[in-house]
Amino acid sequence: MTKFGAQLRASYKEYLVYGISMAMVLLLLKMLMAHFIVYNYRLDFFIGSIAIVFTVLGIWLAQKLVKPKVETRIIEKEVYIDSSEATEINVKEIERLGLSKRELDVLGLMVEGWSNEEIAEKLFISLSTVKTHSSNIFLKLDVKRRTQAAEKAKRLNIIK
Amino acid sequence: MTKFGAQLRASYKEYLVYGISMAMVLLLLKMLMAHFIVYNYRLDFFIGSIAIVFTVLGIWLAQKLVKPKVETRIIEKEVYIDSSEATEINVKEIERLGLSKRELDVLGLMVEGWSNEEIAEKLFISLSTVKTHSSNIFLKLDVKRRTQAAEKAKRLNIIK
DNA sequence: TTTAAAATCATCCGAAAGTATGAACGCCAA
DNA sequence: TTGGCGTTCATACTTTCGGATGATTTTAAA
Repeated sequence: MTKFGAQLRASYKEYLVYGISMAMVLLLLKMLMAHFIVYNYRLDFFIGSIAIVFTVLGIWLAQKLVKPKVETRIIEKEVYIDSSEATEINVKEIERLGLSKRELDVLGLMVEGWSNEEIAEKLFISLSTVKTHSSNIFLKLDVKRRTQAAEKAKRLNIIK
Repeated sequence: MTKFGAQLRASYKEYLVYGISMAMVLLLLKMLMAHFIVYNYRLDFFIGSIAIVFTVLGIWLAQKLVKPKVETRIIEKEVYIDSSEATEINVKEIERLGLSKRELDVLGLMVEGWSNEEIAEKLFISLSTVKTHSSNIFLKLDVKRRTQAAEKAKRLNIIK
């Protein structure tokens, strides 16, 4: 396993939420301690509770910070035996059309038949973003519908 | 959203390590408390420390449980295909799926990216009929959307 | 450090797609 | 001649798509 190889993404929103959560939990504990007696025989329990709470918070934090799965786009070019120069066309086409990495992700899933919502889930982005991407894809591919985009994408070999 | 739910992987080792770590940290804290005085004015600091420690542990746990990330890159893979068998229509599949003539007509246009209305015009039938056909097609192909139908149709070579 | 492109997200609204149900008609084989 | 199948059509309803617009945040490059 690649241990801590997972990339972290800085986002102060998450840090802020974590900080606030931590502060609130500490406050809550403080209040609890004001009402209940915390002697030695209860400290174990308290520390245990705190440990669990912050473990959960840590897990949550990590989940938030870990960069969501990055798509691996493998472009399989169908090379027919008679034509050998069809090799470089794909990348050229992609560049010519100006399709970005993320747009290719969306396009790939689109071609596979996934709905916008499913694509959003798979790429860990919102439905809105998928729509934005797909709209841009349609513009760049000069098509009107996702089905046409799929057809053209396959025809131009710009996807798997 | 259930984003990260699917990414977790059960691993007893990690749980074990976590449990042992937790126990050891608790023990350490207990020992520290035995040597140093923990009065009210120090409790904040202690709880804070515990919080941090277990947050880190939580993060570590999460990192361990989350599936390793995938590299992002575009790979060009050449797939040599015999052009003669690539264009062969799979009649057996069509019969197995029970697709009728008219359904094949609709499916063909569907794969090409035409809308239901356009298909209706091309086949000189009403939009309703196209919808009926496409619904039946989805049932027979066991898919939910036209894009999936297109993908499956191409994969099974039951069109064009 | 500034800038530009890429990626993200939201909302509103109309269009297209898809579901469910019912029905009519012709063809053909049992 | 009847029942099944394919084809056609309709209405009503729900869901998904797609366009338009505006915005913030990241990332990469200059």
